[in-house]
Amino acid sequence: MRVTTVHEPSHREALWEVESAFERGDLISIFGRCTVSYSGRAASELGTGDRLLILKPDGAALVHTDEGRTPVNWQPPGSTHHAAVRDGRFRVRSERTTPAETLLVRFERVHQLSAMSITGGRDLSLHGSEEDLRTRVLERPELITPGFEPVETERETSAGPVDIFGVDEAGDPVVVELKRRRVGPDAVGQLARYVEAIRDELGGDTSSSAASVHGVLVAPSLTDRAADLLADRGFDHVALEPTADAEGEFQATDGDPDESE
Amino acid sequence: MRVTTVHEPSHREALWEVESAFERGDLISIFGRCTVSYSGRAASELGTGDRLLILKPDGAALVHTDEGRTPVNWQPPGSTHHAAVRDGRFRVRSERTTPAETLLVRFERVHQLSAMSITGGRDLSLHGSEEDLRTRVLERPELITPGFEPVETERETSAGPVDIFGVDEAGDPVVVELKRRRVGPDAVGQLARYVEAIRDELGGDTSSSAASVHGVLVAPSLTDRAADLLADRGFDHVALEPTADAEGEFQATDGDPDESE
DNA sequence: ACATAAATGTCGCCC
DNA sequence: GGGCGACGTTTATGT
Repeated sequence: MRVTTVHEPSHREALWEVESAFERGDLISIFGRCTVSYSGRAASELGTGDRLLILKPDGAALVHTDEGRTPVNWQPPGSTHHAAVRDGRFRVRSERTTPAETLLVRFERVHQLSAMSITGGRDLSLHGSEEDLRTRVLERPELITPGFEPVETERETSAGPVDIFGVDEAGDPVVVELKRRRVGPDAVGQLARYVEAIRDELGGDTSSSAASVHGVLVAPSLTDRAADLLADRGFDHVALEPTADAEGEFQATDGDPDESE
Repeated sequence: MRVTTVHEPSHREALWEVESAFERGDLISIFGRCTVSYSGRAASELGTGDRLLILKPDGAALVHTDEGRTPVNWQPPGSTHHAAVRDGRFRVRSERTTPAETLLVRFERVHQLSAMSITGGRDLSLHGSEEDLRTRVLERPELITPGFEPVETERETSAGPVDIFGVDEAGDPVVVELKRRRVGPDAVGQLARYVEAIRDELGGDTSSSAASVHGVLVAPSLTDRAADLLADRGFDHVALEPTADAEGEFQATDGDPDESE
């Protein structure tokens, strides 16, 4: 671990520090007065103001203002950063290809520049995702419908992969779409596409076998419109949270985020 | 503008600096060795490692590692930050409600802590969005179909709002869905939902009037599967970029991101 | 590289 | 505050 910081550096000093940091593979943080130009999938301009620019060794670049979770401008990992002094300004340019995109940050003044060596410690363990919901359903298939038997996960169709494909008590095909959170009309549309594809695949022109394909949307809850659309299509909703304890919400073990500060 | 920075502060010093910065409404940057716990819509744990924590005066919190555009953990704007020293560690807790979420960052060591006053300079001008595409279509409706006449934008249906609703040469209703970039099956599903809703609305049970409702997907390009689905539904594709110059790609004016560094 | 869908998505708009 | 869809979405995964 190492931190190098300079305050109000000249542009030349800033350039030297940044290039050294590039070579070391450091994460760089630059706070200063700048303009930002972006051109690529879209194009944008940002007038003069104080911002925080973060340059990561993996090629990511983030321009943050004092507001928002989302950077006002950015470049994804895999980009290449270059720094230069030109027209009396300290510049950082970040470029990538496929798609061709360029981010240009022009500092008229650098208030602070820091370079830090960070590596590793990226292994996040996350719970409550759609995968947890799938696991839950596969462990207790009867939650979907009595006698439900999963046959395949991520089953390919002409309209995309079905989360869980199986058969019910009567032997009818069942298409299950999983969502970790409350859903709107889009999720019903997604399920409809899959059911349609399976019907085409199995039924051909036999309408009876087409009708036998069931659609089930598994989600904690639905919006009104989603419920209407689901009913129109003749599909079912099964109310399930990704984790069993999602309603419990009581834990006070030491080391927990819920303990007092 | 003002920057306050401390290196390797004691936990007490860090606490004092952070609380002062909270009061001033500064943006705070903390680089140190920490663990991170998150609990809310999902839950996560992150073991010990060096990370960069950014606390914004609007309540946003970002935990960044050396990789990725996306923070490894975060809290959206509107959260409230608290700092404390406890169990020999400097802690920052960020909480919010609806949904109830907590982020807890526990530093065993703070390498550097900076507080900066940033305000304003957030007015980004962006070009090439879906709105530009809509403007383009409304200015030249014949791009959709000969004689196409827009009637309403954001027209409400039971399945959601239609981007552009209009009539063609023959007086048939036309549902137009706009996408600023290459699209997949989901966009076809979206268009299908809208067309279905309009057909229900206008046609009722008269199949002839239902069939007269046309669906048009406006996008630069389609994936194969999207094209298949579109053909199945009998909808049309109109190839359009959000901006007319999107294919030109030649500009070398000074001040442009495309100029040399 | 492209396609497909999840995400603690976030963000903005409108009800 | 919830519903709805866009986003320079990003990210992961499969082909």
